[in-house]
This record gives sequence, structure tokens and C-alpha cells, in this order.
Amino acid sequence: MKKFDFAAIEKKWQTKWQTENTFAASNDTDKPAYFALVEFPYPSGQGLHVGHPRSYTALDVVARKRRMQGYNVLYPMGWDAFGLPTENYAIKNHIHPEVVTEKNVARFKSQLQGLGLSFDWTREINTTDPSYYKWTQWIFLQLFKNGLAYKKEMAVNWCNSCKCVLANEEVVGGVCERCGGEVVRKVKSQWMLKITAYAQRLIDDLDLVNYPDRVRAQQINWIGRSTGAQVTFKTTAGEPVVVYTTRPDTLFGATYMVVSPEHPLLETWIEAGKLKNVEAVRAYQEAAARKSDFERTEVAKDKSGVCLDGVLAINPVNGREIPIFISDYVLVSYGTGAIMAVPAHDTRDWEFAKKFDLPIVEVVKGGDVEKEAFTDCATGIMVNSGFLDGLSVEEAKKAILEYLTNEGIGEQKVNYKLRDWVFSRQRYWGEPIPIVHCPHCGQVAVPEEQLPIRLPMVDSYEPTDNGESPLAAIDSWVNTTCPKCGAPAKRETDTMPQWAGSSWYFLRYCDPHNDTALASKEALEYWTPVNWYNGGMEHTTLHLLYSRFWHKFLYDIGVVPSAEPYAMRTSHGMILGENGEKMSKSRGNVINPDDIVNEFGADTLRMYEMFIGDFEKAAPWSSSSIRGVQRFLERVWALSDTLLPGDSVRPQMEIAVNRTIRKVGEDIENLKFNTAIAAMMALLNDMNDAGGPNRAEYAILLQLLNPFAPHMTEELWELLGHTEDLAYTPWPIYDPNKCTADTVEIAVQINGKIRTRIVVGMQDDASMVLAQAKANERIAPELEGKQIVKELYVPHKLVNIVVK
RNA sequence: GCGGAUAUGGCGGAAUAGGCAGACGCGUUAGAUUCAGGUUCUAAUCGGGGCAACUCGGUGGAGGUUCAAGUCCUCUUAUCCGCACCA
Repeated sequence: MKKFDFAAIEKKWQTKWQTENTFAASNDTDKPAYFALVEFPYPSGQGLHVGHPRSYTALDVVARKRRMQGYNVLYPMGWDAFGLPTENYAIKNHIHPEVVTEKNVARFKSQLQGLGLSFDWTREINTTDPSYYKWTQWIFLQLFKNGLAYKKEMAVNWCNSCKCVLANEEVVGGVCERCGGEVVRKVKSQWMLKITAYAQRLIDDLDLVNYPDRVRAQQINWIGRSTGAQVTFKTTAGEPVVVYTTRPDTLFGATYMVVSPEHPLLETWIEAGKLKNVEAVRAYQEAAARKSDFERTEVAKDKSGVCLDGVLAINPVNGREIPIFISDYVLVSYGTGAIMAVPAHDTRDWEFAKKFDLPIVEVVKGGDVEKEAFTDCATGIMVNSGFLDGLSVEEAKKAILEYLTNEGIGEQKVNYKLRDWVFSRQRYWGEPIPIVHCPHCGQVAVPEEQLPIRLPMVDSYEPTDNGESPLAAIDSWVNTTCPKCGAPAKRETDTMPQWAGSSWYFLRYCDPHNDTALASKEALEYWTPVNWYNGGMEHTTLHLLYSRFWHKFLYDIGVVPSAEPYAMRTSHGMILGENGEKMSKSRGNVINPDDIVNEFGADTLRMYEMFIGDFEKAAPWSSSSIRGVQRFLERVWALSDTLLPGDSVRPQMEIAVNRTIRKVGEDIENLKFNTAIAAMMALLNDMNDAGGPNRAEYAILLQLLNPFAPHMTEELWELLGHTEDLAYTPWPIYDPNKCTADTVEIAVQINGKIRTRIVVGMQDDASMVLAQAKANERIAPELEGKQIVKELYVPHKLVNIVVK
């Protein structure tokens, strides 16, 4: 028997696939297109993680199956290579980030190629390549020209160690998501992208795509649409305050107001000398400013605040004067930065009112508002509410909105939690923002023919302590002329966040070498939208939402032909360490994929990662379980020596073979890779029970197995005497009529308890089966003297006889 | 606190749409092969009782619906993920 030398076999086929570009997709073919996509990795210094192959192998299986089904498949790979770890490494080791990136990419690429993934390497892209980021910059210019990119002075999250502004979304647990450093608040002028302009469509268009429910729900919750009202409260100081509320029906119960410590009216009032306790207000403002958004909300268990002394608000419906507080539980970034507080029907307001001894006025009947806030009151009846008394909450909402609108002191308002995307980074290793600041013309777009604006070579990549990008220190790069008026002007020195390049990368795969467009219209028409996109749950609210936003914008300006970038999205679970915890260096439970490939081979690693458990759930690594799939592959290999002759499936194997074809095919489509493999293992057991497979049966097994274990199956295919690639043979077709036997064993229950099993014909009707069951030697005695209340036959499953 | 999920043998996990719980593998035990270890092969493997045919119990916990519940409903506990006082 020929030895199963997986190392040699895998090398042989990988070399062939690379030199012959076996899996290159064609842009010029009559075949139907299929675009399978996995999230391209950030090429970190650590090399490939065993988590990567889980996603990549899964869609490799899909891509390979589609090829066998006759599709022209695009399954590309590239590098999301801008980012802080590379830059931090470069700073520390005084190596240019470009060099670091090149090295990391080379390692990743060889690791991926060692897994036999059927990527089209002729379309490899890299976000740090000027010919790529030329188009990232081009998209930014279109956003700018369409009013979706703007600069804004704002309090931003400032990471002290990265010297870098972070998007709110990038602050995790109060610290910098990337470096773990302390995050404080700082005011800076930032480039922003108006993702909020697309909030509604980002919700609505989820109906156009096939996403898992949990992903849909997360995106919808993140966008956070709410319908409420803006209401204007007059104040004793003169200037009115506008509040946002989702419960305008409870307006009569508003017994105080809270504004954010950053609310602009505070400055007005202080300057006008309206406030008597300026010192206390200032102290509170400073304390709030020192806290990050996270801390402000984290420590809010114990409510804090300062009552403004000298200014009162006037409840517009009952004319009562109510106190105004500042408190950090009201955020300036949401709504209007001011709320009306209804302690009777809001938990946070209730706690605050109890602490500061403020009146609690019940306006919806049904709870005990002295004991706790009555919030679950949608079915309640209004009380203490003047003209709203006696109405239901729903009716009251309508009535009060009508009243506010007629009086000109309020209106219905839809709000979103989603905030605009902070797009500036004061870093070196990112795409330069293609804007010139002219003293006469202001912000001027760099002419498109000047793109790309390349990153200049610098000596130091360290961010400056004052928060400027390292680019600001390079006079020769910064100083330029205004494209509009020709006057001396300065380049924008901020760079884009890592999310920029990954927001459109899938488009570039369609036409990666195009120099006149981000991709040709024809290529985009043919390939997009992506048919199947798999990635991690952690990208649901950042990358996935950002790229949907960019794609919708590109659709609006006629660049792409589809409203949504991804027709289908799936999400894999994490691979955990053997101890069930997340793999990490500090826990010492990291599994290196290189070690696994060396010891077991790539086919075994691929199979094991697909067999490890439910694809969508986290699963712990097991060094012993991996032997199971290796044994299976070795058994398949060993069979090639003892094949029975025969060029068609033997009658006794027909049902097992047809069922397995159906099962494997369906399971792949449904992300049930683990049960697809189990079915192939079961087929192998059936074959062995039948004295081993014949050549025809074995060939089918190899075809089904090929997407999972491509190297070994190609080798065996060749050993069988074939000269064509197994990867392009047609996917086996099953005969539905040969998936079931003529008879089936069913369970017979009495009162729901199984008493015996009988064999019945597939075609037998209920009366025949019931008669057979009742006559059964195990059943008949039990029915004697009993009254049959009910009898059921669930076809091909069971009989249940209910007796008294 | 809010939102989303999950809970099944010693382990990973199976179980269309409410219909035979534990597929497939790991591990373990016994036997065969082997000088031996490893490999490979065969058999057993949810728990209690029984020589056995069989029988009783069993899917985090407590109730409920149903002829029938891992699956549906109510309550509850634990764990994980996301978000963080969002008005």
C-alpha cells in the first residue's frame, strides 16, 4: 500500500494549484457567478490564529462545492494591513511599518497557502498599497463632495498612550480597544462621516438581505431608533430649553429637568450672571469632563448632580416652575442633551428624585409610585394630567403631540442612538485624508487626478504629544498649494481609521488591477453583491455597519449596482483554548496552526475545525479529538488498495450513498459542517459493513470529501487513474427515490410509553399500521380489557395508542 | 440595568415543523494483533434494578399545555456575548 504521506501530498497539490492558478476566477465567462467572501485578516505579528481557518475553511468548502456545481467562483483573500499594532511595533523597533507589514503578510500568506484554501491569489489586495488606498481616498472625496464628511469640534475619546482619538465604538471597557490604555475626554477638531444620514435605510434594508436574526437584532439595537417628541420648556432666565422625550404623554408628571454638564446654555447663563452657584456648577462640570463616557455611565448607580440656583424651567402644560439640574447621566451626544424628568414613570429619574427629595407625581394609574417607578404602564389610564385625564397612554401620546404642535412648542421627533463616525486619526499608518486647507478657500478636495496622496517617508512614526499626526512634522509634505486658487496651503495631516480600507475591499476583488475606477461597472455588475459573507460576531456593529453605509452611499452616486453589499451573512463561533477560555498568550492556551499542520496535516486540521462543533457557536480545542478525523482520513486512504470492481453503486449501497449525497449537500448550505462530516463517517462505516466500497461508490465519497480534505482526495483521485482535477468534477447528484427504503421501523407506544418496535411499509396507510400494531404480540395483551381512547399514527415515526 | 444567546452522557456534540434522546467522534473498558509501547481491528459504554427478555428514571431547576415536550408557554437559576444611566 502506498503510504499516506500527507506532508508530501499537500506540498505537491499546493504547488500545482499555485503555479497553475487552479482557482483563479474569470471575469469573462458564461458561467453564473458566485462570490464567497471571508473577512480579510489583519496581518498581525503573531501569525495565523487557529480561529482564522474555521471561517476560511467553511467558505472554502462552500466555494469548492460551488465550483463542482458549475459556478464561476470568486473566493479572494487580502490584507487589512493599516493599523496600530503594526505602527506600535514600528515605533518600538524603529522599523518602517511598511517593512513590518510586508513581513507579516508573507508569513500569513504562506500559512494560508499551507491550508490548501482555494483563494484566487491573482486578486490579492492590500489596503496599504497606494494603488488600493487611492480608491479609499477617492471614496472619501465623494463623501466630502456630497456633504457626508465634515469637520467638527467635539469632545472625543483620547487615548493617552496611543496619542490618538478613538471612536466611541472603539472604547471597550473604558480603555482603548487596541492598547488597553486609559481613555479620557478631550476637545479636538475631527473629520466625521455622517452615517446617521443612513440610519433609517440601514434598518429598513435589512429586509433585503439574509442575515442571522442575532446579527439583525444587534444592528437594529445599535442604530437604536426611537420615536418621541421634542418639547420646548421656557425658563425664568429667558432662553428656552429643548428636551427630547419618548414619553410626551407623561409631560404633566415632569417635576424637574436635567441637562448635560456640557449643555451650551450653561455658559450663556453663567456669562449673564444668572447662576448663583457657579462654583458648584464649574466643579461638577470639571469632574464630569475628567470622566470618560464609560465612567460617567458606569458609576451612575449612585446618582449625582447639581441643582442650578437662579434659573427654573416652566412646564409648558401646567405652567409650574420646576428646578433644573445638571447631571452626568444625561449625555450631550444623545437627543438634545436635556431631558424632562418624570420620576413616577422612569427608573433613573425616580432614583434621582428620591436622592434629591423631588416631588413624584403619578400621571398613569396602576403602580405605586412611592415605592418604585411605574414604567410598565402602556395599558394604563392618565391621571393628574389636565386635558389628558382618562385617556389611555396611546391616546394621550397622540393628544399631547397634537397640542404641542398646535401651540408651536413641540413636535414629533425620531431619534437614533447611532452617532456619526469619528473618522480622523492622528497617526502615521493610515490613509492620508485628501484635503487641503487653504487660508482663502477653506477645506478643498484634492483633485482626483492627484490621487493617491501617498504617505511620506518619515524618520519617526511617533504621534506628537500635542495630538497632531506625525505627518504634521514634515514641512515638505504639509506645505502645498491650494488646488482652487493656487495660494500656499497646508495638507490635512490626519489619517483614516483602519475601518476605511475594509469598508469597500470586497469591491476591489472584482477588478483588483483597475487604474481608472475602483472596479469596472461590468465586473461589479457580474460579481456583486457578495453571495455569502462569513465573519465574526464582533464585527457586527462596526465593520459590517460601516461597510453597509459606504456601499449605500456608493449606490446612491451610481458607483455600485446594488443597495446592499452582502446578500447573505453568516457568523462563526470562536475557537477557545482546551480549558474553555479564550485563547491568549497570557493564559498560555494558544494553539499554533503551524504545529497542527506539521503533526496532522492541513486536511486533518481543516476537517477537525469543521467537525469541532456547531459552526455558529464557540467550541474548545481538543488535542485528542483531532485524532478522530485523522483516523477517518487514514481509513479512506487505506481503502484505495482494496476497492471492489464496479462502475455503478451496488443496490445494497444505494440508499446509504444517495442519502449521504443529500445530507452532505444540504448540511453545507446550512452551516452544518459537523453533521456533514458525521454523515461521511457513517457512509464509510456502511461501506465497510458491505465488504468495502467499489470504485463507483468510492469515487462519490471522494467527491463529497474533496471540499473538506482537498489534498488527499485529489491524490486518491489521481491514483484511481483520473487526469482531470477532482475539484472541477460535477458535484454528485442524488436520486430522491433512492433515499428511502420500502419499509421503516417505527415505535409503538401505549399512553406515550414505548412498548415495542415494528416494521411497516412506507406506503402503508394509518389503518393498516394501527391494525398491525394492535395485533402485535407485545401490544395485544396490554389492550385486553382496556378502552381505547385514541390512536395515532405519525407516518414513518410511531404509533401511539391511548387506553383507559 | 438593557438587549441577545446558551444549558443534553466522563468530553465535543446529534436530534426538519412537538413524534423512538444521546447520531458521529473523543475518552474509557475488555478482547485480538504486537517481544513491548504505539498503531490497527472487534465489542461494550446515560444512570438505577435484573442472569436475562425486560423495567424504572433521565436533556440546569419548578410548574403548565399536549396522546406525546430537549423542542411550546409561565416562573426561576447559572454561564457567555454585546451595549452601557439613550430620556
